[in-house]
Amino acid sequence: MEGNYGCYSDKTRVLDIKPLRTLKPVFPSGNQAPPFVCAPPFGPFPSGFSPFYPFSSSQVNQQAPDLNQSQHPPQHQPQYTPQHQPQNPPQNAPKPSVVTPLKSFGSTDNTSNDDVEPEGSTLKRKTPKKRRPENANFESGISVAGKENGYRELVMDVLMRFDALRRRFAQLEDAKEASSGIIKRPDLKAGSNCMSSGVRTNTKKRHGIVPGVEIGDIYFFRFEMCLVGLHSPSMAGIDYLVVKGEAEEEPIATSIVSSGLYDNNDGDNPDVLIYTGQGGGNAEKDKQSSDQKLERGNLALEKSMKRNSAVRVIRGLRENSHSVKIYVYDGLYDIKESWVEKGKSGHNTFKYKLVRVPGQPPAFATWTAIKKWKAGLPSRQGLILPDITAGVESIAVSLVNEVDADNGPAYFTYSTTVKYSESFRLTQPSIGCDCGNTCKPGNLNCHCIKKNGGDFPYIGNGVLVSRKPMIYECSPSCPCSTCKSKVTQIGLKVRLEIFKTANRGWGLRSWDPIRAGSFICIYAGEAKDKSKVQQTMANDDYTFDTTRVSTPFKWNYEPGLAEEDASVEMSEEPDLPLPLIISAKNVGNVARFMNHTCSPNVFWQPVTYESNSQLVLHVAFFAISHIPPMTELTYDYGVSRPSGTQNGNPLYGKKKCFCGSQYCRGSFG
DNA sequence: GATTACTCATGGGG
DNA sequence: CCCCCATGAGTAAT
Repeated sequence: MEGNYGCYSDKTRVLDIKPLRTLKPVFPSGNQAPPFVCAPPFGPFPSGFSPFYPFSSSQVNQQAPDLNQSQHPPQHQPQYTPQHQPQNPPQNAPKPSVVTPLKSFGSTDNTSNDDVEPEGSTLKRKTPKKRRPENANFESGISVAGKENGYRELVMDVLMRFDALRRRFAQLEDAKEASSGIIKRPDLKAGSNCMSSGVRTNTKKRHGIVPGVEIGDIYFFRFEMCLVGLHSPSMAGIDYLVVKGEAEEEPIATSIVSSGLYDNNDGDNPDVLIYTGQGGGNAEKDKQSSDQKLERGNLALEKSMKRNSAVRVIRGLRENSHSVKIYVYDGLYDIKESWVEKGKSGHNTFKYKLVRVPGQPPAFATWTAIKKWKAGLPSRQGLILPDITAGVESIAVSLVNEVDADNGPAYFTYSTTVKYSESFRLTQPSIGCDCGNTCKPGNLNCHCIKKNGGDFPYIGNGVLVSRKPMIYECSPSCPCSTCKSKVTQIGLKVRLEIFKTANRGWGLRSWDPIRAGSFICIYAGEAKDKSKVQQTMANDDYTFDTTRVSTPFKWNYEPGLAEEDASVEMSEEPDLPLPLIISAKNVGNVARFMNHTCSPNVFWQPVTYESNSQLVLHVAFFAISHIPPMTELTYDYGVSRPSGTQNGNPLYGKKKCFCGSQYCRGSFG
């Protein structure tokens, strides 16, 4: 386990972000070992492998292709053992030491200046940095090397910071009086904020794999892909790069975004995409006013096809006309054919047939499979029970085992609620609000909003804006029937399944994508005041204990706040009025199946509201980052506080951790 | 180096 | 419910 700790401290140096608390990894990144060996980047390829780097560009730093970047596909889970951690550091470790010869790697005090380039660096941009007054108060804390070449933790950090800003802008916008005619675009605001303050990575445009971006990753805004270097145009669908050809420079496509609405799939095959070229008015919407020309993106796709140069494909999906558009990074595709077609308006349109490079972990294919499961056509493989809640939840929760013969977890009673023991008494029930049928986010007279420090805790779509020591929701007894603050009181919103993991018993994951900040579930069970309970009964497998110590992490960001000013920010860490333990051994909900990892994608947040003149205290789970379908949901269980203090030293839990994360503490519970 | 062109996402209103 | 449209950002091209 020392290895892991050593690893951790190295990471902190590599990441080069000033406040240590921002270093928290937020995603169970690809720690699974690759099930196969990587093909060489150049030269002839054995069958079954595909040329990811069919031409040599200026990117001498490009890492060898790692097809197994993704952690999502259940197919790869059998590979998942803790032993892989030490065996595979190069696969999953942050890449800067490989990508760019960073002299400062390993030194301890390289956290002070992101403008100073490490000596010996091969980076080209050596211009002494100009002062940009408008940005003077911003410091992203991301090094020059990190901005040029990303790695998993940095990519996740950039995305987390973008979304934190976006949520905050949306919250501020919600609180304003609705002025008509003004289009609110918190995504653009947050995006330019990140751009100007250097919260971005992979700025060096590249072909092929983008370090730190994994196949299957999902995005809710174009800007997100822009900030992590997956697809840089803020609107255009084709991104390209100009490279030196034999005679002259020519454009090569790097990535495309398919709008999803107008591009045709080739029948049912998720590995094929027919893509429409750009230009000529609006070809996709049949509003074309002129012929498309073989230039820019269209030319780039043509040249890429000639060179057998694969492009990244991002598929835009909309589940139904009511839901938001989601972008799924589906890996690399080869351009197999191109032709010209007359659009409905009679003008010429370029069409490209793209076929997915084989051997990549499934991403979009997972979505199409889930769609079928939902329709019930072929039922879910390994399905044991279609709904383990027996209708208690409004959305079914299936029980699945594709791993072994185990046909279910031990018996328990499914309940969506928390049952409080007699000894549990929260005094002084506070009054609710007297708003009308809805609480307006900007209304500072609302009692419930006041309790949250004046901010409405959620934005319109129910996404949590910031972590807080405590969130106060409106009560069932408040008059605001349509109030948007009762997020954790209305049950599940995503389609979950309980599945058998390879080495951690049963786990929880979702068929639906989950946006960062979305409510997932509460921890249901039998709640007790820990101070009034025998020590012995506090720590079985199905106990939530609010006094356990988790690794602190930073999820909230304020626009324009320099890192130095971060100390004025309020603490994010939970603060409860009493130590609470919830036992889900006999009675519980889906939360009892959520496993621990040291790099979680879910956090818990105390929420309280009043009900029948009593305070209800809940442990509610929210997504840290966007979570693609079929990704296991995990949170940091923390470790029990030892009787003696261990100043500064890591605390050790009672159970050995198998999460396999680079940041694994080695134990938990 | 500064300005224009290009692209079409996004969300609100009709 | 669907369609239309104003606004807008980053980057390539000029």
